[in-house]
Amino acid sequence: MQIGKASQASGISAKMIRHYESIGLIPSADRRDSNYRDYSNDSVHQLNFVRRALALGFSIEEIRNLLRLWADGKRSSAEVKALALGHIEDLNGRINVLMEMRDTLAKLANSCDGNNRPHCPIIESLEGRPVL
Amino acid sequence: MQIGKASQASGISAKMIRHYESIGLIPSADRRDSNYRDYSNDSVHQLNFVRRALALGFSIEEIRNLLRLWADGKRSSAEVKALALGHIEDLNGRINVLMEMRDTLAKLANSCDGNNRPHCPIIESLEGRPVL
DNA sequence: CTAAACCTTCCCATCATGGTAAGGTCAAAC
DNA sequence: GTTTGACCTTACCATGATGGGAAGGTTTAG
Repeated sequence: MQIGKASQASGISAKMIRHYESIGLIPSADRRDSNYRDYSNDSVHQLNFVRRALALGFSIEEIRNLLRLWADGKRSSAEVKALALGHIEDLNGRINVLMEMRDTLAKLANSCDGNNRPHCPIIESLEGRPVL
Repeated sequence: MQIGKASQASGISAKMIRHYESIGLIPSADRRDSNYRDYSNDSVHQLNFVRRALALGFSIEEIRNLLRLWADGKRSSAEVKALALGHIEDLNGRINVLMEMRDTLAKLANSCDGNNRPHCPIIESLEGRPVL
C-alpha cells in the first residue's frame, strides 16, 4: 500500500512516517517503480506500535529502544520494565513541576478580587513584592 | 550596567535577554558608544518580572500581556485574574494528559514481572494486544 | 487528453533555549 | 605601550515533534 493508506491505517501522518524513516526510527520502505513508498501490513503494525508509544509520552529515543526490545525475542521483561519505570519517573517529575505552578498561581488568583480596580496580588507577586 | 550584570541580577541569560529584546517582549536597551547594551535598575526589575512569570509556566505571549497589564495603571484586576485562570486551565489540561499517561503505564508496569524472561505485558500492549 | 488525487523531495516554521564562531571594546597587568 | 583576558556584538545552527507549503512527478478515472 502507499503511504497515504499506511497513514490512515496507523494514525500517523504521511509527513511523520517519512520523518521517522529519515531518522532511522523505522526501516526504509520499499519503493515501487514510480519511486512511491510501499508498505506491508507488518509496517503498519510497527507504525501502530509507534503511535501507541507516542500516546504514552515516550520520546523518539525511548521508542527506538522499545522497538529494539520488541524485535528482540530474547529480551528480558526486566529491560522493558526498567524503561517504563524510567519514563514514569520522568512523567512524575513533569507533573510535579506543573502542579506546583498551578498551585502557586491558584493561591494568587484566589486572593485576587477580580473586580474593576487595579489592585492585584498576581501582578504584585510577579513584581517581586511578597503577597502571600 | 552591562548585559552580563543585568543577567546575573535577573537570573535570565544574556542570550535570552537579547532574544526577548529582538522579539519585542522588552524594550530595546540603550546603547553606549561601544554599542554595548546599557541596563537600568528598572530594566532589571522588569526582567525579574519576566523570570517569575516564566517560572509559573506562562508563555511568552502571555507574558507580553502581563507586562502590558503591569504597566497599565488603569488595568482592572479582573483582566489579570482572567489571564491567570486561563493559564491554570491550561496547566490542568497538561497535568491531566501526563497523569493519564503515567497511570496507564503504571498499570502495565505493575503487571510486568520484570524478570529475565521475554514475556512482557508492556510490549504486548504497545503491539496492540489487549493486556488489561 | 486532461483533471484530480496521489506521491516525491526540499525548505521553512513553531517554542524556548543554548552553543559556537568571528570579531569589537575595555581595563588591568606587565 | 602592548598584551591578555573578560566582556560585549551579530549571525548562524541545534534541539524535539510536528506541520505547512512549493515545485514537480505518477497514477487513475472520466
